[in-house]
Amino acid sequence: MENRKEYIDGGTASESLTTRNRIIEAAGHLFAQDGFDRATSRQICDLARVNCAAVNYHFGGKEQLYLEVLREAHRTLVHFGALKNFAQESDLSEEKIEAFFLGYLGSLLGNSPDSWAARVMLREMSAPTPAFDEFAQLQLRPTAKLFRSLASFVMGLPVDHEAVVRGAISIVAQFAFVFQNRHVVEMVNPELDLAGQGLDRLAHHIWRFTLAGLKAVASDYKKEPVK
Amino acid sequence: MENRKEYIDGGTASESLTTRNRIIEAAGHLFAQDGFDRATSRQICDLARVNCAAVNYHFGGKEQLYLEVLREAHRTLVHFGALKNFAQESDLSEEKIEAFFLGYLGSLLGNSPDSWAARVMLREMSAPTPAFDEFAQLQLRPTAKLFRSLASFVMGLPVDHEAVVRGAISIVAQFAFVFQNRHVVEMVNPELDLAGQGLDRLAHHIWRFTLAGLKAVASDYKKEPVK
Amino acid sequence: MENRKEYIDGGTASESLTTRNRIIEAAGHLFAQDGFDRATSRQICDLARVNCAAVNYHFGGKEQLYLEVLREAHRTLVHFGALKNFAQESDLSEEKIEAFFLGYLGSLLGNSPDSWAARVMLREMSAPTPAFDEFAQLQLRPTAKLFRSLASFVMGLPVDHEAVVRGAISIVAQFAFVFQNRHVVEMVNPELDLAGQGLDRLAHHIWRFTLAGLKAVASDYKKEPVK
Amino acid sequence: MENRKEYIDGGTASESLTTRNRIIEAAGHLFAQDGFDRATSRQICDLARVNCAAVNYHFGGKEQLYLEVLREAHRTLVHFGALKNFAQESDLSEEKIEAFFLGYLGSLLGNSPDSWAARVMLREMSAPTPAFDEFAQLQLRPTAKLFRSLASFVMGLPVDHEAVVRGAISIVAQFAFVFQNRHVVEMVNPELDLAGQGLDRLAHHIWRFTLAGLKAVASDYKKEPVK
DNA sequence: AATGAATGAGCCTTCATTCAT
DNA sequence: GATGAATGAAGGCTCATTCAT
Repeated sequence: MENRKEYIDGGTASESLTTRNRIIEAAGHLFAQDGFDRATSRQICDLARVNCAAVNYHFGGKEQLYLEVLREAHRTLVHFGALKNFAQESDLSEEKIEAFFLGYLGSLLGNSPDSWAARVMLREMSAPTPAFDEFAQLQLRPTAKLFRSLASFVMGLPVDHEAVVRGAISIVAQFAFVFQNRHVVEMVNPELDLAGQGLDRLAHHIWRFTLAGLKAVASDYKKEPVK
Repeated sequence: MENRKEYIDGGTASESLTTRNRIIEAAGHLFAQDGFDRATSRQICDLARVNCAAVNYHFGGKEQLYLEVLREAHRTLVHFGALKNFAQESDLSEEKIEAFFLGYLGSLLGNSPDSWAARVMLREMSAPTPAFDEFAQLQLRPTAKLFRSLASFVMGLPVDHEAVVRGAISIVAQFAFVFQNRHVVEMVNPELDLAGQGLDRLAHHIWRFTLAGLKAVASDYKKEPVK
Repeated sequence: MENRKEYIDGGTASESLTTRNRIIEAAGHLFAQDGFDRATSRQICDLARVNCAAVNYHFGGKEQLYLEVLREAHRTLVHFGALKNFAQESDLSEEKIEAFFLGYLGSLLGNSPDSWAARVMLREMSAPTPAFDEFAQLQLRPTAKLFRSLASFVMGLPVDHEAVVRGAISIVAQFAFVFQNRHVVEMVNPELDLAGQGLDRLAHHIWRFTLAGLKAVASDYKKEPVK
Repeated sequence: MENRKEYIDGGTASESLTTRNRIIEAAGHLFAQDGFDRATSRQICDLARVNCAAVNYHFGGKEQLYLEVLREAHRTLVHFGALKNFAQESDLSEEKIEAFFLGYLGSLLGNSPDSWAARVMLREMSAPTPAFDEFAQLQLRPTAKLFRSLASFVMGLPVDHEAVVRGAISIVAQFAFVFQNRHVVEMVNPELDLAGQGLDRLAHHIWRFTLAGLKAVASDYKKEPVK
């Protein structure tokens, strides 16, 4: 319609990535905001300034588009999250863990203007659509592995130890909870100030709480390795 | 609308329920399974063996039925959960807390055949529908209050202390995480055996982890009461 | 519900005419206002403060209720209209005709607070429902007969003369038009002031216009009785 | 929405019409026959041999379709009625008026197979739907204006004279009455033969009646111009 | 005589998808 | 490669009516 050509990213060129990407961007925004069911194909296409048949032409259907959005969200979160930098660290320390907690919490709660990636993920995790299985392979296992190795380091136990598995859950839980239920958390605890300085304090709290907790649990297994 | 005759059917059960109640039961089941959008009025009425106009007759529409389901879920959770019994305890102890944790986790993950109450709640919390606000007043605040007083007891700090607020979040987070993401947790950590004996072990872990964590955090504030 | 017993009209007593009549009254009001299709049974019963099954109990259905309303409207219009008084006159004169025109127009356009009778009639005439045929026998023929005899008097021709038939139509037309299209007439000709003194002037106009018209037509048939 | 391609199908007719037009045609037919409420979307689409979603696609809903039907009816009536030709006449005469009356009555009562335009209009006039206001601006005022100028010519009084306003009403009334209540008129006066030669005779009658009536009224105002 | 509960038919609309271009 | 037109399936809801009391 208008003369709007965006930059052909990289050098792949020639295929009209533009339309395809515009659709993904619009879909991500709306899926994050309204969920898979409530976001309609037409809304998405209107927002993307594309004909409403395009979603079928390019993706083969609404469901496949959703899957593509999930993949894109995964890429965004992995490439730009604190997770990646930390995963490449070779030698851990309690200080580094504290820094990571701060960065991680920030990336989860940070107010990036259009970070639909995170919001789409959270919807998928607690209310799985049929696309869930593929997504799980992609996103969840790597994250779980990282937190297990973190717990393993603090506890001084092997990564596949049952106590480490539970420890990892206790860690993830604290981040996931505020991430998934941010709306509720802020409503019930307005003094927390997650949007401002409260974020740092909460990260520090989680760090202190977690380290002490992990060590206490670990000590039980070292005295008398029950299982 | 609220005060209808309603025979308490001693043990005959399952068929002699009021139409109204049969609808709520069916709706709870399907809303929990498929979400508000995917669960159709007709499915609900078919399952309840009721004419499809009944939902409008008794509730005035799908949305109001949903709200009633939410209220019913609240009642179920409050009346029969471990929460209530615990809230009435007057003198706490670490042993009682452990027992409570076990009971609470059990009530959240317990495999009661049709415990749609919990599943409906979780959907509402992470993907709020317009009915959210009323629900928040009803369900969330009392729960939050209980966990705060628990943290306050362990930490030896006043309930409105900022550290206690964060401590309560760390506790709730661990329960909420496995509750909200049970599907994911079991998929990534199959060795956990949440359906069997792993449940007790996880409750014990959370208890040990939490107590140590809370005390560690509290000690910082007692040495040098930063705030 | 409350203790509302209305006067048992006349002396028939004992049968609960009250309920039945309340329904007819409410139905008349709503049928006049919204038409047969848009006025719902429940609206009617709500307005009559009666259970919604009563309309079927007393009348056997919405359609039969409508017919009853039509009959009631007929009775009202015949008994209390200027029509009746005039029909009983034995000797006509131009002055009496003018008086009748004034009275008739007044009864059609008069702002009686709840004169749903007339409004129901007009709806039926220009948009007949299946109940039309019975209504026609009841209401239309007597009215037509009266206007024919009036035209016959002015024209000096027999009542079944073809010219008289057409003359009667020209008379009725002028009353029916402002009656049926009052809304439109007032919108297009606001200077007419039908609600106030304009009514008398219009009646006088119709009288003058009609008499001259009838006489002119009649003269043609007297000079050369074409048919 | 308005400027669509639209082959003027020379004489092929009836099948090669646009979907949009087929819908309007079918809707006009059914709205005329059954009214807005009784005519269902599905009936319309079945008659138009179109999918039942098309009415929403093309018009946005049943109500907007109705409005479009009203507009189309207006166009039909204005373009092809005797009204238009007459309105363009510059010099009037009694003979021309008689010819016009004949043509006008014919266009109102003429038995063109699918002249739903007129029937839709009459329904709207005596039982206005919410679409009435727009319709009034479009259709009514021009017609009223024409009849006023006609009355003005015969009476020899200015168009905005109060007597002329009433005179115009008397004229319109006679056409509108037989038009709006054709069913009733034919039932009560079967000898009229509106479908055959009676039509010409009625037109002649109206002409004779009207001219005499107008002149008589006018003479009153010329002798003593009361107002 | 009269009612509250429940029903079944049908209506308007929405939505993802497909087809011809 | 991309689109406007059109479709079919289904969804929520309304309404007159019936049934048991």
